[in-house]
This record gives sequence, C-alpha cells and structure tokens, in this order.
Amino acid sequence: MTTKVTSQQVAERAGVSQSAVSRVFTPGASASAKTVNKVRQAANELGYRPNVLARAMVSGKSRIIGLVVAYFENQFYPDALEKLSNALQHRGYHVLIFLADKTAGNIDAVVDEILDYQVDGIIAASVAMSSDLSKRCRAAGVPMVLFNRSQDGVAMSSVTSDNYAGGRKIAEFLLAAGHRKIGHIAGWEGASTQRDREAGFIAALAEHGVTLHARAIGDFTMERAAEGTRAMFANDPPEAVFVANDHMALAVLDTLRFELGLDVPGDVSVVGYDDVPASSWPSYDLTTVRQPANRMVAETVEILMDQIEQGTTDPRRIAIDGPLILRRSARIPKGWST
Amino acid sequence: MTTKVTSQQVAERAGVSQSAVSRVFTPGASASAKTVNKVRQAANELGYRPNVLARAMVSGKSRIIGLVVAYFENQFYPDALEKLSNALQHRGYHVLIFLADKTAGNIDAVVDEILDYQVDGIIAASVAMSSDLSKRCRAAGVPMVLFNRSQDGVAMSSVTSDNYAGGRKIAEFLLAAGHRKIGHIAGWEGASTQRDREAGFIAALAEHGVTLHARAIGDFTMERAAEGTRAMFANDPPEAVFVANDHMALAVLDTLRFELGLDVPGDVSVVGYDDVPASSWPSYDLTTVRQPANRMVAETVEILMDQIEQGTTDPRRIAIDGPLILRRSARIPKGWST
DNA sequence: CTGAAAGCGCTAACAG
DNA sequence: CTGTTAGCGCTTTCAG
Repeated sequence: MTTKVTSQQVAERAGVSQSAVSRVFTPGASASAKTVNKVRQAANELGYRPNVLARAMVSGKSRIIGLVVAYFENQFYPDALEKLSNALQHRGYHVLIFLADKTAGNIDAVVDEILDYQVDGIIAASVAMSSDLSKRCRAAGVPMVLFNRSQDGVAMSSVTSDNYAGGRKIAEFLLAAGHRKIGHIAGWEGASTQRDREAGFIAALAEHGVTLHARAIGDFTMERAAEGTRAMFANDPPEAVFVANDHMALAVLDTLRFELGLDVPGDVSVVGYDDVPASSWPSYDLTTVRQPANRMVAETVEILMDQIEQGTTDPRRIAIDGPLILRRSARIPKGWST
Repeated sequence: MTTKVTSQQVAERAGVSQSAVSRVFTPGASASAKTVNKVRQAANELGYRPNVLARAMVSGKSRIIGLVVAYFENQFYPDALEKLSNALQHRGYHVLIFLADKTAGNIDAVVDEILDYQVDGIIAASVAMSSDLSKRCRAAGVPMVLFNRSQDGVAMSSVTSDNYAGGRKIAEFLLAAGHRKIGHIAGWEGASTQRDREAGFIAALAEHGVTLHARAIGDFTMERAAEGTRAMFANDPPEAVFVANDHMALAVLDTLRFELGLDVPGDVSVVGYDDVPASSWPSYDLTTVRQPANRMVAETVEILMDQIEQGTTDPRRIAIDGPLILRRSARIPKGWST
C-alpha cells in the first residue's frame, strides 16, 4: 500500500521546499527550469498528483460543476449529459451529478447538497427552479444556468432551443400539408418548453384561422401519451398530431399503428420535438424539430465559464433556432424539399 | 452576497466553541441538548451548512464515488447510471462522472483524474481495466468495482449478469424453435460480456451438434451491426440470429425489415441481450435476455460500501442470472410459455 | 526565484 | 460534555 503522496514528500526527495513543489504544479507559476526538473522527476518517481480537494480549499475553486438532471428516460438528456460532461472536462472541470424528480419538490434539497460540495457552478437540466433557490445560489456566489428550461420572472441564465419558433414551424408545416383537424399531445404543463412550444403552435394555427381540434396531456411520459392518444382517437380523430416531444411521440406512433391500426402518415400525420436518436430509426422515422444539442451545450458552458471565470453576473437567456427535420411520419406538403 | 458561512461564525453566534458546532453536525457526536439547540438555531439563522470538502480533507473520506462510463448511446447505461446514483445518494455518497471511450486508451488518464478528487471508490461501467490500473487504485487505497464487465487475471471485484448462462439460454431457445442455421452478430470482441455470451451460446449449440452458420462483428454500434446484417444476409442467410446486445439488435431488426424486406419472425428470428426499454416498444418487441439492472446495482453498491466502510479487500465476482424475455421477434417453440 | 509562515474550514484527540 | 490545540494538503503572501 503506497498510500497518498504529498507535496511535502516530493519536496524532500527533490531537495526543495514544499512551496516550490506547489509552484511547479500551479499553472501561473514561476520556477527555474532546474527546480521544475528536479520536482517533476521526484514527483514521477513517487507517483505524486496534487490533491484537488486541498487545492480547492485554499483557492476557493473546486473545479466541480453540479449537474441536476431529471427525466433520464428521454434520450435527449443522457445525450446532453455526455456532451456537457465532455465540454466541461475539456475545460478542466468535472461533473458531480444529481438526479432529481421531474416535478420540483426535492430540488431544493438537492441544490443544498450540491452547494455543500463547494461547486463552482450549477447546471440545472429539465428541472424548474424556484426563485428562492436562485436567490440561495446567488447568495452562495455560485452561478447557475438552466439547460432546456427557462424561468419567467427570475434573473437566471438559461439556454433552450427556440421553442416558440419551433412550435410555429410545426403548425405551418401541418397547415401547408392541408391538415385542418389538428391535435396536440402536451407534455408536463409546468415545463417552459411545453408552454413555449404550444404557444407558438397555437399562435401560428390562429393566424390561419385554425384552432386546436383536440388536446390531451401526456406529461412527458410514454404511458400517459399513449392514454392521451387513445382518448383523442376514440371519436372524431384529428388528421394530424403535434406531440410535445419525441419521447412521447414514439409511444404515440406505436399506439396509433399497433393498437389503433392506423396508418401513419396515411391516416394521420405525427410530428414530435427534439430529434432524439430513436426518431431517425427506420421503425419510427419521425418528423420533428431538432434541438441543437451541441450548440445548446456550447452556449451553456460558455455562459457558465463567463460567470465563474470572469465574474459576469448579468443573466443571459439564449434560445437557439432548430430546424424542422422532414421524415416520413407526416405528410409532406407539395413543394417542400425533403 | 451572503457568501459562505463557516462553523466559526455559527459558533460565535451560538456562544459556543467552533468544535461544538462541528460536533453538532457530526453524526457520531456528543453534545448536550442545550448546545445542540443553540447551534442548530444559529446555523439556521445564518444558513450554515458544513463544507464537505473541508470535512473530506481532515476525515480522509470525501463521500464521492467516481463513475467511469462509456457507451452512453446504449440505453442500458444511462439507466444504470440513474439507478447507481440513486442508490449511492441514498447512502450519502455522490457521483463524480467521467465519460470514457469504449476502447480502453484514455481510461488511464481518466482514472488519474478521478483519483485526484480523493474519491472513496470507483465504479467502472463498460470499460476494460488494465491490471496496471487496478494496481494503481489499490496502491491509492481506493476500492474499485467493475460494472457489467469482468476482467480475467485481475484481482478486482465485478458485477455482471450471468452472460454465459444467458448465451446458453438463447441457444436452447432457438434450437427448441427448430432453427439450425443460426447466425451471431458480435459486439466489440474486447468486451467480457461479448466473450461470455458468445461462449455460452456456442457451447449450447455444440451440445446439440450445431455450429454457427454465420458470424459478423457489430462492435456494439448500430451502424456496424447493420453492415454485418447486410453481409450476413447477402447469401445463404440464417433462419435465426443472436445479436450480442439489444442496442445492435434494434438496428438489425430495422435493417432486416425495412432494407432487406424480410419478415421477423416469419423469415428470421432475432434475439438480443439486455432488455433495454426500447426492446419492449411495440415497433420492436424484441425477444431478449434481461440484465437485472436493479440487482446488479444493488450488488455493486454493496460490494463498494463493504470495501469502503468495512475495509473488505478480497475481490468478489458476482454474476446474476437474468431471464429470457419472450416477445415476438423470434419464433416461440411449442410448449414454451409466453 | 525560493523558503518560511499563515491559513482555507473542519474533525479529532486531549485535557479539563 | 466542552473548549483548546493540532493538523489534513495545498496555495499564497512575504521576505530574502
């Protein structure tokens, strides 16, 4: 058992002071080439690596980012986590992960736990933030950015896709295809993504004098989305359905085809939102609005780094436009390029 | 900006010593009810919470578990991560996450970074461990357990499903259904799961005098699995295929149906391994061997906790039996219950 | 450039 | 039970 090697031990072996060792391992250091060599060699021989926790204590920077995430069954999130973690790792940060329930509730406790670890920043993905919480983080001096959620009336940075514009695109697409009896399967109504997508969708329909033919709530789960589909198609079914996200849309597609025996897009057009990997699988081939995860991640990380490293404090709200991806779950209007 | 509150500040407000405050917040403490009350109140008023990092420094216990995971596009892993994180959170530990490439390579660097955070333990999911690495962790006194991988010739704990037995089950099932021309689409051949599943599969076939009719390598990716499928069915196609995991099997199913125009299970039976959520979606309805994720997680956490808290040091290798889940992607032998 | 010294916030003996 | 005293391993003035 070699146990942990300290900078003191390296110092002794290299014949220098402990602070010399520290300098060699501190980025903005000043040490003569000779010292650097001696120290590096001794460190290698001993297998020394600086203790990040000790460094964090004195420097006040832990290089840990707390990530709160819920709704992991929706592939969009594992995907985002992977990208976020990579981007952060690339900048020398690491991710301490906290899984939360989709419904607020325990978020407060979770954020407290995160704060206990002296994280340098927090990314909250797919969870709602109370203004109280945002205040607490601000008080603790820990920047926080919301990923794929935004919050009205709270001075907090957020990065989302342009959900309102996305909703509009879908409405215009469905309208152009000639659909008039249009249904919507909503997600969890507490989510800003749900509200914005639906608002844009409804607004664009209204501009063409069309109102929603039917509506059901799927709460962002496959089960509830399937139930909603059954209810919606029990009588006077719509010719087209906008499902608030792909995860639910996959279940809607399956319910329509295998349970109700309908043809998609022959009998009904289905459009989702997110463009998760499964949406492009041949069995689904789902028309959807892509959330540009890479750019969302890049923006999120940049905002966070700005706040951590430059001390920027003004909240930024970014909404990135995402393209409509034309596939075969929805009738394609004449003249639209595939 | 209220900034961080220290135990010293709480002590002053409560009119006690700083160590009294520490005791109140330390589980195995000894403090009079009066002190506890005074301290708790002062702490609440100030919004004090112990600094986990400082505690870690002196106690030597960070209550952080490093989790290395690769291959996140396979739903089995996000799922496992969620369960692992919850189980650990439940025991007062938190997860620092590191994403790695499936192919070893950078694992070494990753483990070093993890060790820098003075983690109390490491869980390595779906990655191969060099014996050198295992040695390094042992030297650092950090227990490690392999999740869904095992490693020959290395004294390291591991938790997997019983992949050999699973492979056998699939062979017997296919044989009982009357198939004789049987193909296999392998995953990445460096993975123990691949080797064990295939070994069990081949062994059971052999007992019935059957040898593999065809074999392709899918490397655990959908793309390569699709390529392998095309090649395998180009001429003299098999009547049944065992795909080394569900993630690839989904792609195989899509390729068979939508590209090659074959009927499953009419023309060919397909069986996977894992039982990821998508396997039960009506579009796939994939027959597969379930990996009992909950039990695997429970065992993993228990082994780790034993090593951390009791100092247990002997490596344990657990292989948990998983059931064959009968669905409709494979012909069901007469007399088998659904 | 380099060593000595002073902590970061907290726990753990150690006397009372 | 409670306060005092040492540090955990490291970064950072501060004199040389």
